Amino acid sequence: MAEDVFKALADPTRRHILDELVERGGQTLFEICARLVTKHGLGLSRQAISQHLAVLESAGLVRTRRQGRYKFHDLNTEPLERIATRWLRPDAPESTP
Amino acid sequence: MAEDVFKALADPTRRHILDELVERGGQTLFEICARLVTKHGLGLSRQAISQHLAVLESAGLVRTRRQGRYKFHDLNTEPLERIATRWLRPDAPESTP
DNA sequence: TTGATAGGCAAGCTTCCACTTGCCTATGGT
DNA sequence: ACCATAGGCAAGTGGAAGCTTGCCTATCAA
Repeated sequence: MAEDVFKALADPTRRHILDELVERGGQTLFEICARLVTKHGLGLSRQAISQHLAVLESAGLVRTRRQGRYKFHDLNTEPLERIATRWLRPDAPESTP
Repeated sequence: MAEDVFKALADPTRRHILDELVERGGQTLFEICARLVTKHGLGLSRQAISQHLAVLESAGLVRTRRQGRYKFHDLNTEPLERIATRWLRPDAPESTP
Protein backbone atom coordinates (compact mmCIF):
# COMPACT_ATOMS: atom_id res chain seq x y z
CA MET A 1 0.00 0.00 0.00
CA ALA A 2 1.20 3.46 -0.85
CA GLU A 3 -0.34 4.66 2.39
CA ASP A 4 2.07 2.56 4.40
CA VAL A 5 5.04 3.77 2.39
CA PHE A 6 4.53 7.37 3.46
CA LYS A 7 4.08 6.40 7.08
CA ALA A 8 7.15 4.19 6.93
CA LEU A 9 9.23 7.06 5.60
CA ALA A 10 8.00 9.45 8.26
CA ASP A 11 10.38 8.23 10.95
CA PRO A 12 14.02 9.38 10.81
CA THR A 13 15.31 6.10 12.26
CA ARG A 14 13.64 4.14 9.48
CA ARG A 15 15.17 6.44 6.89
CA HIS A 16 18.58 5.77 8.43
CA ILE A 17 17.91 2.06 8.12
CA LEU A 18 17.15 2.52 4.45
CA ASP A 19 20.37 4.49 4.08
CA GLU A 20 22.22 1.60 5.66
CA LEU A 21 20.60 -1.00 3.44
CA VAL A 22 21.30 1.02 0.33
CA GLU A 23 24.94 1.09 1.23
CA ARG A 24 25.13 -2.63 2.02
CA GLY A 25 22.35 -5.11 1.35
CA GLY A 26 21.67 -8.41 3.05
CA GLN A 27 22.31 -7.34 6.62
CA THR A 28 20.96 -9.06 9.70
CA LEU A 29 19.17 -7.35 12.54
CA PHE A 30 22.25 -7.27 14.74
CA GLU A 31 24.38 -5.88 11.96
CA ILE A 32 21.92 -3.08 11.38
CA CYS A 33 21.84 -2.33 15.10
CA ALA A 34 25.61 -2.16 15.28
CA ARG A 35 25.94 0.05 12.22
CA LEU A 36 23.27 2.44 13.37
CA VAL A 37 25.25 2.96 16.56
CA THR A 38 28.67 3.35 15.00
CA LYS A 39 27.76 5.32 11.89
CA HIS A 40 24.70 7.32 12.85
CA GLY A 41 25.10 7.50 16.61
CA LEU A 42 21.70 5.96 17.26
CA GLY A 43 21.60 4.04 20.52
CA LEU A 44 18.37 2.11 20.26
CA SER A 45 17.39 -1.29 21.59
CA ARG A 46 17.28 -4.33 19.37
CA GLN A 47 13.52 -4.50 19.65
CA ALA A 48 13.13 -0.95 18.43
CA ILE A 49 15.07 -1.73 15.27
CA SER A 50 13.16 -4.96 14.84
CA GLN A 51 9.86 -3.11 14.99
CA HIS A 52 11.12 -0.52 12.53
CA LEU A 53 12.13 -3.28 10.15
CA ALA A 54 8.68 -4.80 10.46
CA VAL A 55 7.14 -1.48 9.46
CA LEU A 56 9.47 -1.18 6.50
CA GLU A 57 8.75 -4.73 5.42
CA SER A 58 4.98 -4.35 5.61
CA ALA A 59 5.35 -1.23 3.50
CA GLY A 60 7.18 -3.23 0.88
CA LEU A 61 10.40 -1.26 1.25
CA VAL A 62 12.38 -4.14 2.73
CA ARG A 63 12.48 -7.76 1.63
CA THR A 64 13.68 -10.49 3.99
CA ARG A 65 15.02 -13.99 3.46
CA ARG A 66 15.65 -16.53 6.19
CA GLN A 67 18.70 -18.73 6.19
CA GLY A 68 19.24 -20.89 9.24
CA ARG A 69 19.09 -18.67 12.26
CA TYR A 70 19.87 -15.59 10.22
CA LYS A 71 17.39 -13.25 8.62
CA PHE A 72 18.80 -11.05 5.91
CA HIS A 73 17.25 -7.75 4.95
CA ASP A 74 17.34 -6.19 1.51
CA LEU A 75 16.08 -2.90 0.22
CA ASN A 76 13.29 -2.81 -2.33
CA THR A 77 13.08 0.52 -4.10
CA GLU A 78 10.10 -0.36 -6.19
CA PRO A 79 7.50 1.38 -3.97
CA LEU A 80 9.59 4.53 -3.95
CA GLU A 81 9.45 5.02 -7.66
CA ARG A 82 5.85 6.11 -7.77
CA ILE A 83 5.14 8.04 -4.60
CA ALA A 84 7.08 11.19 -5.38
CA THR A 85 5.79 11.54 -8.91
CA ARG A 86 2.24 11.65 -7.60
CA TRP A 87 2.22 15.45 -7.44
CA LEU A 88 4.84 16.12 -10.08
CA ARG A 89 2.71 15.30 -13.12
CA PRO A 90 -0.56 17.26 -13.03
CA ASP A 91 -1.89 15.49 -16.13
CA ALA A 92 -1.30 11.96 -14.86
CA PRO A 93 -4.36 9.73 -14.39
CA GLU A 94 -3.95 9.19 -10.66
CA SER A 95 -6.70 7.47 -8.74
CA THR A 96 -4.97 6.17 -5.61
CA PRO A 97 -6.79 7.25 -2.41
CA MET B 1 14.01 20.83 6.00
CA ALA B 2 13.82 17.50 4.23
CA GLU B 3 12.91 15.97 7.57
CA ASP B 4 9.75 18.03 7.65
CA VAL B 5 8.80 16.98 4.13
CA PHE B 6 8.54 13.31 5.10
CA LYS B 7 6.52 14.10 8.18
CA ALA B 8 4.26 16.38 6.20
CA LEU B 9 3.56 13.63 3.69
CA ALA B 10 2.81 11.08 6.38
CA ASP B 11 -0.77 12.24 6.93
CA PRO B 12 -3.42 11.19 4.39
CA THR B 13 -5.38 14.40 4.82
CA ARG B 14 -2.35 16.46 3.89
CA ARG B 15 -1.80 14.31 0.82
CA HIS B 16 -5.39 14.97 -0.19
CA ILE B 17 -4.74 18.68 0.19
CA LEU B 18 -1.77 18.36 -2.13
CA ASP B 19 -3.96 16.47 -4.59
CA GLU B 20 -6.42 19.33 -4.43
CA LEU B 21 -3.80 22.00 -4.96
CA VAL B 22 -2.29 20.12 -7.86
CA GLU B 23 -5.67 20.10 -9.54
CA ARG B 24 -6.36 23.77 -8.89
CA GLY B 25 -3.84 26.20 -7.50
CA GLY B 26 -4.45 29.44 -5.60
CA GLN B 27 -7.26 28.21 -3.37
CA THR B 28 -8.25 29.76 -0.08
CA LEU B 29 -8.70 27.90 3.17
CA PHE B 30 -12.48 27.80 2.84
CA GLU B 31 -12.27 26.56 -0.72
CA ILE B 32 -10.01 23.74 0.32
CA CYS B 33 -12.33 22.84 3.17
CA ALA B 34 -15.32 22.72 0.85
CA ARG B 35 -13.57 20.66 -1.79
CA LEU B 36 -12.24 18.15 0.71
CA VAL B 37 -15.80 17.55 1.83
CA THR B 38 -17.41 17.31 -1.59
CA LYS B 39 -14.67 15.46 -3.44
CA HIS B 40 -12.94 13.33 -0.82
CA GLY B 41 -15.68 13.01 1.78
CA LEU B 42 -13.52 14.45 4.54
CA GLY B 43 -15.59 16.23 7.17
CA LEU B 44 -12.96 18.12 9.13
CA SER B 45 -13.13 21.43 10.92
CA ARG B 46 -11.65 24.56 9.44
CA GLN B 47 -8.97 24.62 12.10
CA ALA B 48 -7.85 21.13 11.28
CA ILE B 49 -7.29 22.08 7.65
CA SER B 50 -5.59 25.29 8.70
CA GLN B 51 -3.16 23.36 10.87
CA HIS B 52 -2.48 20.92 8.07
CA LEU B 53 -1.74 23.80 5.74
CA ALA B 54 0.67 25.24 8.30
CA VAL B 55 2.53 21.94 8.38
CA LEU B 56 2.67 21.81 4.61
CA GLU B 57 3.87 25.39 4.42
CA SER B 58 6.62 24.94 7.00
CA ALA B 59 7.76 21.92 5.02
CA GLY B 60 8.03 24.08 1.92
CA LEU B 61 5.39 22.16 0.03
CA VAL B 62 2.87 25.01 0.00
CA ARG B 63 3.47 28.65 -0.73
CA THR B 64 0.99 31.31 0.40
CA ARG B 65 0.25 34.85 -0.73
CA ARG B 66 -2.02 37.28 1.04
CA GLN B 67 -4.36 39.53 -0.85
CA GLY B 68 -6.77 41.57 1.20
CA ARG B 69 -8.60 39.24 3.47
CA TYR B 70 -7.84 36.24 1.31
CA LYS B 71 -4.88 33.93 1.61
CA PHE B 72 -4.16 31.88 -1.47
CA HIS B 73 -2.32 28.59 -1.32
CA ASP B 74 -0.13 27.20 -4.06
CA LEU B 75 1.73 23.94 -4.39
CA ASN B 76 5.50 23.93 -4.49
CA THR B 77 6.84 20.68 -5.86
CA GLU B 78 10.47 21.61 -5.47
CA PRO B 79 11.02 19.73 -2.17
CA LEU B 80 9.47 16.60 -3.67
CA GLU B 81 11.99 16.32 -6.43
CA ARG B 82 14.84 15.15 -4.21
CA ILE B 83 13.35 13.03 -1.48
CA ALA B 84 12.38 10.01 -3.58
CA THR B 85 15.69 9.74 -5.35
CA ARG B 86 17.51 9.47 -2.02
CA TRP B 87 17.49 5.67 -2.01
CA LEU B 88 17.35 5.11 -5.72
CA ARG B 89 20.41 3.95 -7.56
CA PRO B 90 22.37 6.49 -9.61
CA ASP B 91 21.25 4.61 -12.75
CA ALA B 92 17.61 5.27 -12.01
CA PRO B 93 15.57 6.65 -14.93
CA GLU B 94 14.82 9.88 -13.12
CA SER B 95 15.44 13.42 -14.22
CA THR B 96 18.07 14.92 -11.95
CA PRO B 97 18.13 18.71 -12.30
C1' DT C 1 -21.01 51.82 11.69
C1' DT C 2 -22.75 47.42 11.45
C1' DG C 3 -22.58 42.83 10.05
C1' DA C 4 -20.72 39.17 7.45
C1' DT C 5 -16.70 36.87 5.71
C1' DA C 6 -11.76 34.98 5.95
C1' DG C 7 -8.49 33.65 8.94
C1' DG C 8 -5.54 33.14 13.43
C1' DC C 9 -4.34 31.86 18.49
C1' DA C 10 -4.40 28.90 22.29
C1' DA C 11 -5.94 25.48 25.55
C1' DG C 12 -7.65 20.77 26.08
C1' DC C 13 -8.57 16.12 24.73
C1' DT C 14 -7.71 11.63 22.55
C1' DT C 15 -5.49 8.50 19.93
C1' DC C 16 -1.46 6.70 18.05
C1' DC C 17 3.55 5.91 17.82
C1' DA C 18 8.24 4.90 19.29
C1' DC C 19 10.66 2.67 22.74
C1' DT C 20 11.60 -0.26 26.60
C1' DT C 21 11.41 -4.42 29.39
C1' DG C 22 10.90 -9.21 30.24
C1' DC C 23 10.40 -13.66 28.68
C1' DC C 24 10.14 -16.95 25.00
C1' DT C 25 11.69 -20.08 20.67
C1' DA C 26 15.11 -21.70 17.40
C1' DT C 27 19.50 -22.55 15.40
C1' DG C 28 24.48 -23.58 15.63
C1' DG C 29 29.00 -24.31 17.68
C1' DT C 30 31.94 -26.85 21.24
C1' DA D 1 24.17 -32.10 26.31
C1' DC D 2 25.25 -27.38 27.10
C1' DC D 3 25.26 -22.61 26.12
C1' DA D 4 25.73 -18.66 23.30
C1' DT D 5 23.74 -16.45 19.37
C1' DA D 6 19.82 -14.59 16.37
C1' DG D 7 15.37 -13.36 16.53
C1' DG D 8 10.22 -13.02 18.04
C1' DC D 9 6.00 -11.93 21.15
C1' DA D 10 3.49 -9.12 24.24
C1' DA D 11 2.42 -5.79 27.77
C1' DG D 12 3.40 -1.18 29.43
C1' DT D 13 4.83 3.76 29.21
C1' DG D 14 5.93 8.71 27.70
C1' DG D 15 5.17 11.94 24.47
C1' DA D 16 3.84 13.73 20.14
C1' DA D 17 0.25 14.33 16.58
C1' DG D 18 -4.46 15.23 15.04
C1' DC D 19 -8.75 17.33 16.07
C1' DT D 20 -11.97 20.13 18.45
C1' DT D 21 -13.76 24.18 20.89
C1' DG D 22 -13.98 28.94 22.04
C1' DC D 23 -12.64 33.42 21.35
C1' DC D 24 -10.09 36.93 18.88
C1' DT D 25 -8.42 40.12 14.74
C1' DA D 26 -8.78 41.86 10.02
C1' DT D 27 -11.00 43.02 5.76
C1' DC D 28 -14.91 44.33 2.84
C1' DA D 29 -19.81 45.45 1.63
C1' DA D 30 -24.30 47.44 2.92
